This record gives sequence, structure tokens and C-alpha cells, in this order.
Amino acid sequence: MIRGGLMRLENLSDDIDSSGVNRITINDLAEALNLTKGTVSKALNEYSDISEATRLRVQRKAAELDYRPLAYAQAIKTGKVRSLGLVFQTDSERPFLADFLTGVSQTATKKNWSLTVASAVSEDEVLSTIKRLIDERKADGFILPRTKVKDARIELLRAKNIPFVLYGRTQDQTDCAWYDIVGENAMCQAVERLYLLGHRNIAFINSNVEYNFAHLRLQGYLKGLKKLGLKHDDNMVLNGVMTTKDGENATRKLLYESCPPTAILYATDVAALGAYKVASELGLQIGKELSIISYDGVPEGAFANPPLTTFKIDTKKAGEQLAALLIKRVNGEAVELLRETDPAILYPGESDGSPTVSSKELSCLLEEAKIVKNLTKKKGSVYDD
Amino acid sequence: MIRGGLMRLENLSDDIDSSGVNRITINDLAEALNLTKGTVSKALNEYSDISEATRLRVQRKAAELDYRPLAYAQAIKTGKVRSLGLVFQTDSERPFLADFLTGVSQTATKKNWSLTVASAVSEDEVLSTIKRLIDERKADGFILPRTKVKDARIELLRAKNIPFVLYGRTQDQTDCAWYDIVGENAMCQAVERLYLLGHRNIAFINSNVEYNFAHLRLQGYLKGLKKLGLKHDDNMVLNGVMTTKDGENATRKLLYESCPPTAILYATDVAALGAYKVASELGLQIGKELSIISYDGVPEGAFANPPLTTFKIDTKKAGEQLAALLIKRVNGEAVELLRETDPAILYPGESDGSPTVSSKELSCLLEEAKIVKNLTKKKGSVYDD
DNA sequence: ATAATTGCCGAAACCGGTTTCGTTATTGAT
DNA sequence: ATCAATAACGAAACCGGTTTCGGCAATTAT
Repeated sequence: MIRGGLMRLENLSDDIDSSGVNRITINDLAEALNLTKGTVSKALNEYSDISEATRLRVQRKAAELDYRPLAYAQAIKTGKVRSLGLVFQTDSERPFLADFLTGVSQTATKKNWSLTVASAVSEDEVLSTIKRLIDERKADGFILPRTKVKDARIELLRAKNIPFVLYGRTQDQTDCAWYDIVGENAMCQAVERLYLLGHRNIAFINSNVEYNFAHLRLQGYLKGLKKLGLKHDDNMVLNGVMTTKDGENATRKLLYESCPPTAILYATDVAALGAYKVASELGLQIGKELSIISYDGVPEGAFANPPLTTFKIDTKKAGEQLAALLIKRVNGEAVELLRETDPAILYPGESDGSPTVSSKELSCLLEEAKIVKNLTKKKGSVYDD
Repeated sequence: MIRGGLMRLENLSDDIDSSGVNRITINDLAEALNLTKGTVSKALNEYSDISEATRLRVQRKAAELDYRPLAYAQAIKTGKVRSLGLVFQTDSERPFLADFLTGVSQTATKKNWSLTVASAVSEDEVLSTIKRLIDERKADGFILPRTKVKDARIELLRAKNIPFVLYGRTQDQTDCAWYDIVGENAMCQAVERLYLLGHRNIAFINSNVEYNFAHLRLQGYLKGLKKLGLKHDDNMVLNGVMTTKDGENATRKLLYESCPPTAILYATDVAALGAYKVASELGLQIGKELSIISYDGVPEGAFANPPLTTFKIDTKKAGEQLAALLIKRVNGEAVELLRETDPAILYPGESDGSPTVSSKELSCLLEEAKIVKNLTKKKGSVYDD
């Protein structure tokens, strides 16, 4: 530990020894077996020029001594660190993150891989963070959540020839492996369900259509309308709704139309939760005068009153699948074999039902409510921002 | 790429080239500068035996060529991969995880470190996962969230001499660095606040006292009682309440006591949220007949009706501090200098107020409510499990 | 003027694995 | 019996950095 007069200027102390205390290396193992480390390595990696007998002998001894190769020492030759990269943008994906991480990391752990995560506040920062992780080889490949129709991350990784898998799909599918829930089918199914309940004026509150999932859900909604012979009204579709507050405003806007919808379909639960506030404000009973259906299956939906009818997605499973797919991708499997989808499952709540009033009657009801509301001073919450 | 007849049995394909395409290595840099790689390395690492002039020349050239050393190649000599380890147990810490990760990873990124996360379903799995990450050197040190009074993770890392920092404190503080919010002060303050509002019968619904934070919050509650000359009643303290459902049951139990509390203090928001269901069930107005205060500052609390009075913690900041502390720890700073705390900040909502009824009156009210409730058949939710 | 010191850099070892290539003993073919 | 092929392992190069050590030139001390 003595450096003969030289010093790293920034180094603070050397007395911490967290380094390989008693670590057993491949040399130790080779010595114990009276073999060379090359042979041991080949045995552990199942090379064909090692006899069955010595392979077993080596593997048994390795297990006995609890030998585990240093990931970074392996990487220096193989170029692989057995780590999945995940860079998420810190905005609205909150409700799913924990489940998602659990899924990804459990599968990674099971296969002796690990997970390197980073967060970034903007798209540019996401890109630069991915670049850094690539350059330093902290990850062998990346999981890209929330894919956009045109996604800069995909272009980057494609250009650098780094493996990746999408959570979601995208426009240009070249080199893309993915896992996705077919949300468009769910939306179509939702329109059908509302139609069968008697609704004829069904609106759609969508997320930002830059995201591929929102793009697809809109298609599903439109497909549902077409299938049932309902005509599409541009005023009945609002895009770009990302938060509960947005959802609140969008809902209000739709209800203030001259011919308000008796049912609203939401692309996301967070948006749909905004409807509850508007409904109580306007004295509407959700599931009666106004029916709503949405998508995601966040816990808050189940606690809402009445419980939200929604299409639930299994976020943990998504994480598991994506981890497995990416590992295969890094190991060189063809992307065409690495594309999976699952359906979203409907969880009926009590937020949808047969309309108790027609669109016109609803309009009258709301006219009255608006007058009452303007007379009553709203009491502000301390949390209001 | 030809292996002369040999083959790794498990390998699927070799034609994927995600390895260093066009990566610029330290050799390239050395060549461009007409120096040896050793000199370049020393220049970049600010060794004192490199002249100011060449140091600058090297660093400029490195920036120009966008040279970034491979983390794993550095690690092979230094033993450090510049990565923070975080293994979380997948149970109830959901609401904080996203913010926490954001904080940790942002600070890590800023200092050119990365974050390796894993999840585990049990304490044993947490321990084995930490062991694996150590053995493979996927992380240089660990952040331990949710420390227990006696914590097996601490014992493990202490024994292996691996750096770690606690989110929370613990009983045996040997070798421990930490960041924590002084929740015990918040609890004491809450008791005081309720006392000043006129409450004399204040109950406490606590989390599992195995966790150090719960242990401390109980101390804070007791200290508050003592300070104000209120006598401590064992029936007014319930431990082990972890979920909203638990909180509901615990609240009900307290209210069914012969002398029910007019105010309940909760160690966590998730527990306190259970009170809302009980209150609506029993026809109690929170903030009037029953006052509640809790701790954490989860978003749901602000949306609750009436909004929850709670002590908010800045989880993102906690992540940032812990990342910074751990990096310093890995760099060899003494633990005594790496211990930080912050106060929890009170966010007054409307869930606490002067009691509108005495404890005895409340008891009568509840007696009536119970009879009514038994007559009314409760309509089950589809989400009930 | 000579010896000792210092500043600065090159040469080479080293870290712990993986992979290539060479070597020996054995087997099979002619 | 001879030769080619094969099976199984050893020897050594190699990966991309870091760190030790040695050496030369310039400076300082004697």
C-alpha cells in the first residue's frame, strides 16, 4: 500500500479495505484442483474440449468453495457485464415503477444478472445518461419504457448497435424486440361494452399521442366506434391528458359541450381519477348519469367511490418478460423471436352502467349545476397549488 | 471470431457485435498524444508526478476525443466499479420508491457513479442478493433502506467490511453512517399540537417496532405525553400496523374501547388512510369528532377528504444525501463525519381540530352507529379480496 | 565541480478472468 | 506397424486499464 512518495491528490485514505478480503479467485480454484486457470475457466463455461469428468470435478469444487467470478474481470475479455440498463424519466410513471422494477430485477437476479438504473429529468438527459452507461459499459443492453411513436432512444441504440427491448411498440420496428399490452384491443372492447350498456355518445380522453401506447389506444377507440356504426366526433376526443388535474379539466370541458357524452373512456387511470372530482362538483353520480371506463388498474381506482371499471395491466409481469427478452437479445437471439404481447384484463367496477339520462337531459342537469356552483364559493384546500 | 473447432455449448451466435465498435481506448489516446498509456492514466487521475502542462494536454485531448474509461477495466486494478448497491424488499415501501430512486440516481449520475438495484421478497433473499452483488463486485457499497433496530444486513456488511449507509438509524451504531429524518420529534410535536387543540385522550397507531423508525416514533409519542403530563394508557397504543387495511382495523379497535380517543396519531400515512373508511362507516367527521395526524406526506393524503394533516418527508432529498454519503464512505471518509438528519415538516390539513365531543360522548355516538351499521347490509365492492 | 535530490516520464508488471494455440496421449484407419 | 485424427489439457497471450519502479535530465546542495 506504500506508494513511494507518489500520491493520488484526490485520494482521501487507504486504510479502508473493502477489497477482496478472502475472496477466492480462479487461481485458488485451479490450485485446489491441480489444473490451470484456463482449464478451470473452460470447464465452468462448458467448453467442449473439457472432459465430462473434469467439468464436473471443477463445477463441484467451485460450488464447494463458493467461487463466484468477478463480473468486471469477466467483462474485460467478454465485453459483457451481465447487467440490464434502465433509464427512466422522472415524471408521471410513478404508480408502476415499483412493480416494474420488482419484475425486472427478480428475473435478472434469477439469471445471475443485475440491473443498473438511472433517472433523468429530460429526454436529452435520458439520452446522455444512456450514452454514458454505454461508454462505461455499465450495462450490456437497455429496457426502454414508454416508447414513443418516434423514439430518439431507439435511434441512438440502433446506431450504436447496442441491444435493447421496448416496453411498448413503435413506428419503425427495425431491430426492435418488445413486450407490450395490446391496449388498442382494450379500448375497442370498452367502446363495445359501453354501447351494449346503451351509450351512444362516448368520448375519449387520451394521453399524449407522441407515446405509442396513446396512439394505439386512440386507434382502438376509433375502431370500436366504426365497428358499432357510431360516428366519430372530433370534439369528443381530447389528447395530451397526462395527470389527474389534466383529466379533471378535460372531463369538465367535455361535459360543457352542447351535447355532452354519457360515457367517457380514458386512456389512463390517472386521467380518469379526475372525473370523480368533477362529478362531485357537478352533482353527477358516476356509473349513473356519467359512465367512465379507463385503463391501467392503479390501486387508487379500486379505492375510488364508486370503484373504477378499468383494464388492468400486470406491470410486474411486464418487467419479468422484458428482463428475460433483453437477456436473450444480449445473448444474440434474433429480434423477430423476441416480440411478445399480452391482453389487458377488464376489472369491472361500478363506474359504468346504463345511462340514466340522455345526452340532452345531462346537458340540462349540468346547466343547473353550473349556476349553483357559481353561487357557492368553493372552499380551498391547504394543498392547493 | 473463429474458434478453431471449439465451441461454447451455450452460445447462440457470434454475429452480434455490440462490443467496442469505435470505442476509443486509453491506448488510442496515448498514441494520439505520443505518450505511454501509463502516463495518460496518471494524468487523468491527477497523479502528482505528472507535470501541469502534460496533465492539461492529456485532459483536453481526452475531452476532445470523448474518451471515457471502461468502468470494469478500471475496476480490475482498483477494485471499485463506481456503483451504489440498493436491495429493497418488495412489500410496502411503494409510495416512496420512485422519489427515492430519483434522488439516489441523480446524485450518482452527477458524480459519474451508477446505481445497481435489486429486489427481494424476503429478508433472507435480501441478504443473499447483497452477498451475490458483493461477490461479483457489482456494487462498491450499499444503501440500506428501512433499517431495523437489529438489522441482519448491517451485521453482514460489517462482517465483510463493505461500506454502507443507513436510511434510518439502528441500535448498534458501530461503523454506521446514516441519513435520517427525526421522526420522534415530529411525533412529540404532534402530541403537543393535539393537546393545544384540546385533546386529552390521544392514541397512537404505530408501525412494526422492529423497524427503528417505528421504535423511535413510539418514543416520541411517549415523550410528548410525558411532557404534557398526560398519562400513558397501554390500550391506546397499537403496534405492527403496516397497511391501510391494518390501519382501518386498528382505528376501529381503538374507537370500540370503552373510553375512545378523540385524537389518533399515526406513525404512517398508509395507516392513517384507513381511518377515513372507518369514519365514513361510523358517521364520524374527521377533524371534528375525531382528529388524526400522521407522518410521511404521501400524495393520497392531500387528496383525502378532509386533507390529512401530516409530517412530510422529502424522500428525493433523502436519496440524494444517501448517495453522496455512500460515495464518500467508499472513498474512505470516517463514518463519524457521515451522519446527517433532517426534521420532518408539518403540513397542516384539516384532519385535526378541536374536539367537538368528549371521549364519553364519542363513545355514545359510536354505540348508536354500531347498531345502525349492523342493520345495514354492507354492499361489497368488486375489488374486495 | 561533484553528489544528491527532484521532476517527469517510460517500461513493465499486474489485476482476474477468457480465449487461442500448441502439445501429448489415445484412438481409429489403412 | 504407421499415420492421421481426435480428445483433453497446459501454456501463454490478451483485454484495458492502474500502479510500481527505474532512469534520465535538470536543479539544488555540498
